[in-house]
Amino acid sequence: MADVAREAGVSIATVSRALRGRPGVGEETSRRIRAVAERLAYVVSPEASHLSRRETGRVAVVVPQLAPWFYATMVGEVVRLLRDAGLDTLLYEVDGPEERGRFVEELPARRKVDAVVLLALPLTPSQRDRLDLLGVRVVVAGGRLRDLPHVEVDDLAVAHTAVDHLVGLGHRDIAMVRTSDTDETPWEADLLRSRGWSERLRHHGLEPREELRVTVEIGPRAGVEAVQRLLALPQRPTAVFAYSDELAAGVVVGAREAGLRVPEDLSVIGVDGHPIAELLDLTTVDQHVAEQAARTVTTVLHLVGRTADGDPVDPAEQVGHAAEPLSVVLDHTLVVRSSTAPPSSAG
Amino acid sequence: MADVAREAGVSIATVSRALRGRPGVGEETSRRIRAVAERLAYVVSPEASHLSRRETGRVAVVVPQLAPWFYATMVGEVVRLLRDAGLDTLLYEVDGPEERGRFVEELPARRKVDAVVLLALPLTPSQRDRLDLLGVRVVVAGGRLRDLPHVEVDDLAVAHTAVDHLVGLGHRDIAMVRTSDTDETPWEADLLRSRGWSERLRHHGLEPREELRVTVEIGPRAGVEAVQRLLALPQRPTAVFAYSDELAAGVVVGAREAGLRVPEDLSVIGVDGHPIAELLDLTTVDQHVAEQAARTVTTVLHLVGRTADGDPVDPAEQVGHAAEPLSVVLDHTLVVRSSTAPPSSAG
DNA sequence: CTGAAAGCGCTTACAG
DNA sequence: CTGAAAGCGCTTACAG
Repeated sequence: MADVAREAGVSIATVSRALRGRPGVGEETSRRIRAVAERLAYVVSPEASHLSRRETGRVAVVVPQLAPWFYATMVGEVVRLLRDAGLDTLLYEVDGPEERGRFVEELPARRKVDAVVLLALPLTPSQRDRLDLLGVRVVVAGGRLRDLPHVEVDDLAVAHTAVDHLVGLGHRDIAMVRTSDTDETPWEADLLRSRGWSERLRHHGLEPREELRVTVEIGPRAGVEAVQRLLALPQRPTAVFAYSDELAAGVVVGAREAGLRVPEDLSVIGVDGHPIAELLDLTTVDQHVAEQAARTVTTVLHLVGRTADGDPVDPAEQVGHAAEPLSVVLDHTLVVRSSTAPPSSAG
Repeated sequence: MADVAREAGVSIATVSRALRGRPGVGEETSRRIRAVAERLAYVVSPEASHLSRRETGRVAVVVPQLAPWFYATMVGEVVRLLRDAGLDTLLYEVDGPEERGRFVEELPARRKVDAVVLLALPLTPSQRDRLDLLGVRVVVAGGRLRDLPHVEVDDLAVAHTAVDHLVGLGHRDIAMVRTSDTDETPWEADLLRSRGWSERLRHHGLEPREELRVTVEIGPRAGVEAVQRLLALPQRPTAVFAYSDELAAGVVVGAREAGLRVPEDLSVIGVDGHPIAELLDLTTVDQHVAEQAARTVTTVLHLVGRTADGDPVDPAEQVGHAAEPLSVVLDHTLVVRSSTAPPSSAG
């Protein structure tokens, strides 16, 4: 910056103002400064700028995993929208209970960001409390945590929608295939969808049979394994509600490997709106991931006082906004395709 | 830091040394300082530290998209390994030609990182040249760019492996299903696998028929569309080599929708080692993504002079290392499953 | 409209 | 082993 100032024949204070677009710099002076900066291919040092301004221009996004479709899609969207607002994204992947423990212990994001987004991150109660040490705004997406601002779908209602669809088709023996992390940390979405399954069956006067609720470890063949277990039961289900589309896909493949037809012999419904559901023509409950990402970013921008274009919000105005609810529960949509139909025995 | 210094009764210089573990601080003094820092829940400001040390402790990872399996898996691994080495990851998603143009124009990562990793990023020649303005080390993964250090598989050889497998089974009418970005930017992996297909067919004395090379736009049903086009041909192929496992999965689904059996009526082979290949029992060429990620991180650490544990490398030693080749071409592996078999007409 | 100066929170030769 | 001081590269009241 000193170089630019010298070349332009002004002080570094003026260069700083001109480059930041602050008022109080002559039209002509400003133009000259910009021209010099351009010619020298100069860009302001973010480190120094942040040190002075006491903000980082960064937000941390923390995910348990990145490869599963939900996370990859959410993160991709969030990163893009934050960038549009002029914010950089620091990504942390904390897989498994030990790494999560280490993360909240060390808090590597501390003092490095203006806000952090926790994406469907299972935390134990004691881990949740350490979050306060972050010293920055926290937004929870894909779940809720304490009283922190959150963006989510209502997983109980998601399960109700799926069960209603199957019951409406005439199914009475409806299984639930759920997944689980290996540890004991409560995985919110899974717990709620599972609870929604049993709740809603009872609501329809059906008793949820425990042997119809199978839990499998995540993996490419998880759904296949689940359906194998279900088909070994004396009283087989005629329909399956799977925690996710990936699991539902496995259930379909497993059913076909066992010689069953879908949907004639077994109806299958998943959750997500995953491309694999479109490929295999699976009925699903779409949870509108792109919109969840958009609302998450909106909340973040609100908390750090920026607009979607990256402009700072007028502090006076900001106070008014603060009254708005920061947490939001988004809608989901039933997408009926060819993997669900009335049970053949119901005709 | 001033607070800690006051509490511990020393200067901030000593606090800095103690906390960074630099030599020249008394055992006892150091212990006391650490205890105070702990009690005050103090952590060094990375901004200030970096400003002083002239390094950021960050690396940028740039991807065209995040949702596709290859990218999500690579990024997840890279982020984790960088974190183990004490480095943070700044993620940029630059989808489509305009965003890529904007990215190299604005270079948002400039002065924010110690190195940048370009992940299979298609760039035009003029865009490549602007990379020099980044002013930091660049590592290319999943492809190569100019003379920059790179980590990749040999996509020509990948195609050869796939074609050899099909020819070895007795196939002579072998189709290639490739994908494409919408713009004209050369997509290295696609071009090479496509070229490898025709090259290798000729090598086996077979003429690559252009109508057997179909290009589809990426999407969940891309493979389905491709196979529909192929089946409309007067002389149908007996085998398909698909650019990726996701595409191969679509081809299998499309073939079955058309009433064909896989592999009896159509053999299908993909590339990646994607979980969907395991789910559908597809033959594939595994490109060992986790290893590509590991080698990429190794290269980055080498360039920024760190060990995998995050320790700085002794500068003297580092010079010696610099002689090592920074670019590496990794092996791939043919994984034979049930989607490929001899053509039924070949019996 | 513009500049001199203090300050952001560290690190590291340089002296003791 | 420890401290005073300069410096990292900016930003922003405070004066003109």
